[in-house]
Formats: sequence, C-alpha cells, structure tokens
Amino acid sequence: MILRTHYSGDIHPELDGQEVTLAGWAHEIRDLGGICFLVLRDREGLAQVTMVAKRTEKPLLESVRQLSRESVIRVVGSVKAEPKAPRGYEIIPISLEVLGRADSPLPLDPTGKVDAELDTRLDSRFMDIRRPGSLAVFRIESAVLQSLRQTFYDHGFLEVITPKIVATATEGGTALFPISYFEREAFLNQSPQLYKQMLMSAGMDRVFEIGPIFRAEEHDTRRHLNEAISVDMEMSFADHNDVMDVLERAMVEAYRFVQENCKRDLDVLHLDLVVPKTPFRKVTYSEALDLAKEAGKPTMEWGDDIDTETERALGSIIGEHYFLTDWPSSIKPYYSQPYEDRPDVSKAFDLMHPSMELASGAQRVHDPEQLVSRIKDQGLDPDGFEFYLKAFRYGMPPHAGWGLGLGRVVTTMLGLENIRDAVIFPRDRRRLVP
RNA sequence: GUCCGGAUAGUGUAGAGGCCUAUCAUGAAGCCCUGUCGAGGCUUCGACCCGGGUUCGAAUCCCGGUCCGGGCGCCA
Repeated sequence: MILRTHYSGDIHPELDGQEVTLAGWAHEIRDLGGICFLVLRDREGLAQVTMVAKRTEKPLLESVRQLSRESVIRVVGSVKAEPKAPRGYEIIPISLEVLGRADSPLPLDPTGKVDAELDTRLDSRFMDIRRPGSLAVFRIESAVLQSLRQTFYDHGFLEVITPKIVATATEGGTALFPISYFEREAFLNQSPQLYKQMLMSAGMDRVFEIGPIFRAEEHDTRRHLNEAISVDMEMSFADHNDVMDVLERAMVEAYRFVQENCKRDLDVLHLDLVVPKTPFRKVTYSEALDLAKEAGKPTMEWGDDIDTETERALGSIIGEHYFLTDWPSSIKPYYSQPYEDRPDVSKAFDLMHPSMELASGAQRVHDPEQLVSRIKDQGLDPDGFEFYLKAFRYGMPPHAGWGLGLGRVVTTMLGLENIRDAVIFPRDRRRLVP
C-alpha cells in the first residue's frame, strides 16, 4: 500500500476541504506557542502543516512537539486554502505517524541555512541530497539521461550493455584497475570502445551504451573521477562528421529538454539555462595552435597534446561549445582513422565546453591490416587484441562513434564547481566510501 | 605524483604568543509566545586533527604525520 495520496507538489488551494495523506521528512518545526507549524518535505517540495493549539487534540500536538528534525512522518489531514500560508494552502492534520525517527544532531543542515563543505556533504550524501539544491542537480541529471536516450532512439540506435570486467587493456595509455577473477587477473574496463566496434561487425548498425568506465589514473582535479559514466555510441556506414552531427543534436536536445522539463530545479539552482547555439564551431587542431599563439601561449608544438592552460585559453577565446577536429594521428588512439591524403592527421575530434573536454570521437579504422599496423605503431601488441581484430576480418563496415562524459555534461550545463557535485557517490583517488 | 593553501562544538565560522574559562551563527535541551515562512526573546549544552619541539606561557611559532581543498601533471 502506498503510504501517501499526494506529493506536496500536487496540492494547491483549489483542493480546499479535501482529505490528503502526505509522507516525507520533518523539515522544520516552528512552535509559536498558541500555533505550531510543521513543514513536511518530500521529493516534490514542502507542505506546511498548521496546528492551532486550542483546536488541536493534545496528543497530536504533543507528538509534533516531540518530533526530531528529519524524522520520517506521515500526515493525514485536510487541505485548507489560506492566503497567509506558503503557496496559499496549509494542511490541518487529523493524524500524524512517525515512520522513522531521526537522531540528533544531524550530520549537516538539510535546510541549507548553514553551509557544509563538499567533503562533509559527500560523507553524508543521503542527507546532502535532502537539500533541494543537491536534489535538483540529480533530477536534472535524470532528465539529461532521458533526453540522451530519446535522441538515440530517434536516430535508430539500439541500447546495449557490454562487459565491465575484461581480460586486457582496451587501448593502452590509461592505467587499469586490476581485479581478481577466480584464478586469473582481470581488469575493470576503461571504455566500451572495442565492444561497440565489434557490434558494428555484428551488424547492429547503430548502438549506444550508457554505463560506467574505470580509470586508475591518479589524477586529482575537479573534473576527473576514477569511475565515470560514459555515454557511448557507435554508428556504421557513417563518418566522423555524421557522428558529430548526432553529438551536437544530442547536446542541444538535452539542454532543451532540461529547460522545458526542469523549470523548478533550475529555479532552485538560480539558473537561467541557455541552449547552445548551433552549428557548433569546428576548429582544427592546427587552427587551435594558431589561436593559442595569438593569445600569447606559444609553447605548444604541433603534435603535443593540448595542455590545460591552452585548453582554457581556447575556451575563453571561443566562448561556447566547439569541436576540436583533425588531431595529429600520433596522439589519438590506434582505432582513429587517419586522412587518406595526410596520414599524420586523423578524423578524430573532441567536443569542448569552454571549461573542459566533454567528448571525444572519430571515424574508426575498419580495415584489419591498417588496424594491426596502427596498433603496432603505438607500441601495443596485436596479439592482445585478437578477440577484437577477429571481428574486423569477416566484413567490418566503415563506422564512427564517440564517448561523452555524463558528469561533465551536467557539471558544465549547471556551472558546477566540481564534478563531484554531479555524481551521487563519486569515486576519486581517495574516496571509496560511501 | 608535485606545488600551494588549510584543519577550531553536529554544521559553517572568528582567532596573528598572555585579551581564550575560545567568537558568532546554526543546532540541541528548557522556558515565553496565535500566522511563522532564515520566526522572535531568555537560559543552558557543545570544539582547538595527531605526535614531538620552542617558550615562563601555544588554537596561534617550528618539525613530522594524517586528512581536506586548489593548481599542474597524468588522463579515448
């Protein structure tokens, strides 16, 4: 049996006289003596329960006065339209039931009157998310996921789930977390890349996956985590420009969807969301170096990966989402396809927000011999990729794809200071609990 | 990994060698209060990260450790 008939957000003054049952947390109790206000909070907002001492049964009033903040309660009462009350209504209680008593003191203040540091909030994340501002972020994240999935379905993609426990490194470069797998060593997957590509050989044509990826890098910044949610796609019979189009569309749709469906959450966060303008500007790697030089950042050589300072400089010059294209082949993974006429440049791209990289993708190498030679060129052993290479030898279509960091999308969309704000239970260099 | 900064009641803070029996807010406990909505008023409770050192005297200075924040590096 569902213990409530309404969320607080469902109630309005026109329900005057109707009996309702609310369930939630005792957000605040303000006892003025002759009149006592109890503010109940649920996922959809706040509702004021009002008790005039003279007109309220003693035991009911007593139970409210003994309530600890943040206890879980269920209130049966009648709606009363009341101009003096917040949102024009209040609940006159008939009965109150304590479903879960809260200890005191609380690990942080869920009303937000007193701030808490990120570390304190993460230690007690369950309590932090009771704060409307934290909840709003994750409601928006849910909307972003809903919108991204819808965009994929609209473009004829199939949702897939690939293994997170793998035998070997996906692509070299990044460090992996080793795990014990019965009598063998295995690893947590750093990317669904190889599996997505094999599904192109399988003829699934267009696939996407939204799931965790694991990087054992000791990075320690506001935009990196060791467990991240990657929004990944792969598309057959398409090139890098085609998948950039899908990415641009997915981003813009996500912004629109949030703007349309998360008005209250955006209000809570005091945000006026602006949908990025399309088309996103495309800046080649070489142009980016020139821009950086003009801005007085001449230290980078062609072939260097773009460092943080240059990335920031570009961000402030360009000032909106942009694609960074035509990367040197040497600094992109082996599966990125070089241009036929200038093999030192690849059909690889990053989607950039002015403050950080959001996604990276490419048209892929689909010729098995070229792939083997690219693997060797990057100092990797093709034998370790046999399960992957096999899929290329029996009819692999041309394909392209990308991976997008969900946490970074939400962080940049909402202007959050730290990616940990956008992840419910973040995993970083130090944090493994909760 | 490295550089810089930090650690004071449950939470957020003040504090610059004696003014500290440590500030303020929030909270908790109690009392007053019939329209609060960051309610108000009064009383009470609750803290200097750990270890060493300097000094007559250390929250404050020094050393080591632990933890935290930020920058960079590393990072499809």
